[in-house]
Amino acid sequence: MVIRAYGTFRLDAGFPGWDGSEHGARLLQSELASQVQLSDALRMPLRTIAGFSAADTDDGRVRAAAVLLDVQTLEPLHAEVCKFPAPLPYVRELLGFRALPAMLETLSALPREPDLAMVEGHGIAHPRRCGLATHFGLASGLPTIGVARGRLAGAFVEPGPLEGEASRLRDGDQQIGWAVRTRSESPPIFVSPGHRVSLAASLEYSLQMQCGHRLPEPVHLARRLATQPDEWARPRRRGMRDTHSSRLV
DNA sequence: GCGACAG
DNA sequence: ATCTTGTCGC
Repeated sequence: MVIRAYGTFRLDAGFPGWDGSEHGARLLQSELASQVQLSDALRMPLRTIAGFSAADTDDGRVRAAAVLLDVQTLEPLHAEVCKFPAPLPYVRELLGFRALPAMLETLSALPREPDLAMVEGHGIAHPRRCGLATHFGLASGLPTIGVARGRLAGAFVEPGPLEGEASRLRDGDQQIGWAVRTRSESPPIFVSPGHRVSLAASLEYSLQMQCGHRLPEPVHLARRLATQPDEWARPRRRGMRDTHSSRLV
């Protein structure tokens, strides 16, 4: 696959500049965070968006899923699932190192690059501003938004009770994302820029992709595919091309 | 006992 | 990530 940023990152070579240790991972995150772009680099009009999610497999690897959707209709156009060995056990704040390789495999397997990527996990709403979605954005070069179900960094006041209400997620005097009420009866989700997307746009696109679930539709579908690949195999949506990757599964 | 917990 | 009971609403 084409790696446009992240130095000379290659899947077969691992993370450049990482010695494999947890401490080294934290150092690299701080370095990567300085490369994040918080201005919008979206090609308008937006035609496609892809959701990405990762889960553990029973054999200790990581299973990632990607779902490509039409931005206008939110209909899924294509889906991919890949498995990849985990470079690290799960460590809080270091999820990017564990899940990124599998996720990049699903991206490279898509028939075309999406105009925007939405990753389940935090973007800059991370202690060192380098969550999974930021790793993904820097590695792929794609405009990327992070969407997470739980808070990792920052503080927020509870957003209003109605769908679409949001409040700032802030760390000290800096805003690092949003707490967003996507369903009136559910706790808020946490949205932040991954790379090449502004704070404002990250919120706007998350709300635009809402489809009745707590998570925006691209991430909702990717999560379902990553955590319950068997369920997905059963028919549920028309117009869906079943194109599971077999190369690495 | 209670809060916190990215995937 | 995953396991777990019961409940409510469409």
